[in-house]
Amino acid sequence: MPELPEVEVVRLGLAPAVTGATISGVEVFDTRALTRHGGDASDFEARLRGRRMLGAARRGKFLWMPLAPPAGHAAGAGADEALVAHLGMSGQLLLRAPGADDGRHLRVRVGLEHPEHGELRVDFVDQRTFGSLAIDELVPTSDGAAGGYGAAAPLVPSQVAHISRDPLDEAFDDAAFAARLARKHTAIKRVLLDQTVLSGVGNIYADEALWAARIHPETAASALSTRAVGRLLAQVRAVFEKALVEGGTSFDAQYVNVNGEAGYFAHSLNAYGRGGEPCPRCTTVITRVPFGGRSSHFCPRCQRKK
DNA sequence: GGAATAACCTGGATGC
DNA sequence: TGCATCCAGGTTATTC
Repeated sequence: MPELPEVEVVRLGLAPAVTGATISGVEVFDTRALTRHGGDASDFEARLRGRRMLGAARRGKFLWMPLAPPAGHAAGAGADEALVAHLGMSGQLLLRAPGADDGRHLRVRVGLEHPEHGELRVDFVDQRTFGSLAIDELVPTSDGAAGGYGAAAPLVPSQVAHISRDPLDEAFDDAAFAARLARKHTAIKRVLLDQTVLSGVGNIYADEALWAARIHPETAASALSTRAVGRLLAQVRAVFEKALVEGGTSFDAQYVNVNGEAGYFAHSLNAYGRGGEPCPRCTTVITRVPFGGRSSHFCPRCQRKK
């Protein structure tokens, strides 16, 4: 499932291929992939064709490619729009050669002409159709810092503006995060999944970070000490960084990088998906409990509820 | 305004 | 073998 590390792996793969590339063609095969786009498929195709991509940026699980203004606009003007992508649960952005097989679940195809790499294809493939692409205007960031990872300008797509920065972002404010936690009386896991508080964390990394920080997922956020909040943030960052090194977490081929390769972090999971197995730290059986229509995995001994 | 829940969606796994 | 049901989960709209 694409969470921050998986999206960052995709961004790192896309950046060299899309930066400086001109969009030569767009084909929408399934309009459900445009649920976040303000117009219809023909609008999407017409507004993209001929535009030049200026890079690849990310905040949390959102990815965007800033677009140079269309021909006819003032030369040298900066990007004011971006192609925004969210992978949802099963979305993939795949770099393919022009004649490559489409495979299954191809929703949108974007043809590129790159000055160095020549003709390329970016395919948006999505089995469960929770992911989407959209063209969105760029708006100034509220704190004046760069929009996100890989973004040079203090701009962010309007539909991403309400998302908090992620903990790997240099502009992430630890003190502000702790202050927000102190005002939240709901379960800490629910807060970790709230992208307006902290972005990039999904069910897998929430369970892993809480296990590493020895915090019970149902502990009220406001009940955490300053020390515990610091420990949790450190573990979120550590888990993200380790997953990045290992190429992300792949389950049943739902996540692959731009070249279609799976990540290896699933082998390093300590709690998520290990219900009924011994805790790697104390050998107590990992518990799996329903959590808001999903599952939480934790060690009842290492992560005691206070 | 904060918190909780339902809905969206597809395909693999499981049970009968 | 075939069918029905369950499960996975990110985001958003709705409800309380």
